Amino acid sequence: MMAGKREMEKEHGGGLVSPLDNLLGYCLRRASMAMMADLMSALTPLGLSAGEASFLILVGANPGCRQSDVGRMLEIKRANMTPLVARMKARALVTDAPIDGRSRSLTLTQAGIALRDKALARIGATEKKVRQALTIDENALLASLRSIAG
Amino acid sequence: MMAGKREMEKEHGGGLVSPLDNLLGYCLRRASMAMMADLMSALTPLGLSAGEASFLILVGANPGCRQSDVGRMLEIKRANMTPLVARMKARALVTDAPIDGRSRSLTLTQAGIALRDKALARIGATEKKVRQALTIDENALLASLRSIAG
DNA sequence: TATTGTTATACTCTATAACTATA
DNA sequence: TATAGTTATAGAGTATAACAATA
Repeated sequence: MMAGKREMEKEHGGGLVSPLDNLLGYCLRRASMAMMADLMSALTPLGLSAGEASFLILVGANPGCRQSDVGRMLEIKRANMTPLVARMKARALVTDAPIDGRSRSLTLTQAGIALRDKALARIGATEKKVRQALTIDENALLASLRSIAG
Repeated sequence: MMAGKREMEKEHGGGLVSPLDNLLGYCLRRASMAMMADLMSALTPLGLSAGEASFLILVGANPGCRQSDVGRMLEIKRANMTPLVARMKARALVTDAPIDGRSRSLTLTQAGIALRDKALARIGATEKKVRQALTIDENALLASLRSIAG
């Protein structure tokens, strides 16, 4: 009487008890993975991974930024930034220039800006669907997630 | 006047503008990664990865469950379940038995139950710290995350 | 002496395909 | 014909170490 029977529910295993559903870390990971899968579907037609899209968005908002700062912000190690930047340069989405003898600055090209805008539109559409299903305030959720991220 | 200056803030890059901080997918991923890193620190002393811990928790709550159901619930592919189960068996944390000619049932041993309990205690301690920093209701957050996970 | 960028390499997690056996 | 489990392998993402050049 008090709890509905939940007929026709999606089965993800033989009716197993799920203590994991009460664990914040587990639910965070599952939500993140589901969201990333949706984003990947949205971005694949543009030839972008989620990491590449975030790179374009960050560099696009900060023309002339340092490669090392981008890596720090995205938590991408220097050794992994090199091939990422190389891919973006090979597609003429970004240009780089020396700042001093060891640092390089990054700036989106016109093509990079155009592709970033397409990516942002697709990401926005993906997020819109999720937001509509939310039962709590989106900004409160974002604030909580940022506080967890530290 | 209205917004504090946020002096002494943590620098994660040369003062770059961060449009990513308003994207749900990005914040979800960052929060998930931070939480997983904390969990890993808590579980490594037990010789467990996050995936192994969730395996022990799920099997522990469902003695005699099918290996295939565990895989479906944890979204681990069959091909990847085999070595996981083998590791847990090699440590005598789980036993398996044939259900029929093709399915196998999984049950925690006493050692498996003991280790799961240690893992749950450490996970609980990790989550407690995060919950105390939350500005929204934890159950509301869990519900939102589950709805995003689908 | 610390930082930037690069190269090469290794490790983990996940994904795919092929195969056997069984329901 | 679909499912369960196994095996082998491939891929993406990330991590480490060593190096040269520069601040």
